[in-house]
Amino acid sequence: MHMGEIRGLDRPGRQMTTGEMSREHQVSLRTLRFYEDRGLLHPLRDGVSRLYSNHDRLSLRFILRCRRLGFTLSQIHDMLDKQLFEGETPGLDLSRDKKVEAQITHLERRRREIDEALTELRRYE
Amino acid sequence: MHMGEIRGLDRPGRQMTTGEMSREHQVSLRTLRFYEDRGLLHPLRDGVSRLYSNHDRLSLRFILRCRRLGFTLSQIHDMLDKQLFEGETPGLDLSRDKKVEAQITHLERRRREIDEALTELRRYE
DNA sequence: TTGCTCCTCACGTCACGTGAGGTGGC
DNA sequence: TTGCTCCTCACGTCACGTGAGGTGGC
Repeated sequence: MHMGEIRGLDRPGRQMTTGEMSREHQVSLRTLRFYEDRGLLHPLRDGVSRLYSNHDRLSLRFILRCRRLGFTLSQIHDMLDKQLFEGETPGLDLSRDKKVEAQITHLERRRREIDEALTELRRYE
Repeated sequence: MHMGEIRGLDRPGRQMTTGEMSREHQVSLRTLRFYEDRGLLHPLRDGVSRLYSNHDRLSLRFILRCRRLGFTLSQIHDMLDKQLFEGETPGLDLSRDKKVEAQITHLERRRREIDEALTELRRYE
C-alpha cells in the first residue's frame, strides 16, 4: 500500500489532494484555498493537508460553471447552501433558482454597455 | 465680492470646488480624490481645499468617457500623459491611440463570453 | 448652536496573485 | 542535499465605498 492508493491517484472517485484538484480543474491552489475560506468548499484534513472528496469535486465544477455565468461567489455560496439544505447533489438545480432571471437581465445590460462602447470605439479607428 | 464669484459659481469656465465637480459630472468626492491620487487629475489648492480648472474639467470628461469604453485608469493615465506631452487639450486624440484596436478586441471577447453565458442561462429558464 | 462643505486617514469590498518562510517524504 | 508538494501568513491589485474624526464660514 503506497501513497498513490492512499491519495486516490489510481482510484478515480476517491480523495484528491490540492495539487490534483488544481490540475484537473485548471484552477490555482490559491483559488481552492480561497473558496474554502469563503465556505464554498469543505475538504477534509490529512494532518495539515487537504483532501477533497467526490462531493467537493462536484461542488467545484458547479462553482466554475456558475463563475462562467457571471455569478458572484456570494451568490454561488447561497445556491450551494440551498442545494445542501434540499439534500441535493451540487450542480443540478440551476433551473429552479430565482437568480437565473436576474442574472440574464444583468448580463443583457452589460452586453448593451459593451455594444455601445464598441460602436464608439469603431468610430475612432 | 462674495464666495460665489471667487469660487466661480457664476462664472462658468473658472475654478470649481470638489462639490461642484462632483455634482456636475455625477462622480463621488472619493472618486475625484482617487483620480488625483492616481495622477489623473491635478487640482490647485486654496489652502487645504481643491480647486479644479477648466483643463481639469476636460480631463475628467475624457476620463469618464474612456471609463465607459472600458479602459483601465492606468491606460487612461498613459493617454493623458501622451496628450500632455504632445501639447494637446485632453480628449481629442483617441483616434490616434494604439490602445483603441486592442480594446475593441478585448471587448469583442468579453461580448462573446457574455453571449455564451446568456445562451446557457436561457436554457435554465 | 446648527448646518453645510471641505479635509485626511484608513479599513472594507471583490476575487484572487504573489512572494516569504517553513514542513514532509523520497 | 536536491526536488517536489504541501502549508500558513500577509501584502498587493483594481476602483472605489464608507465611516471616523476634525475644520471653516455662515
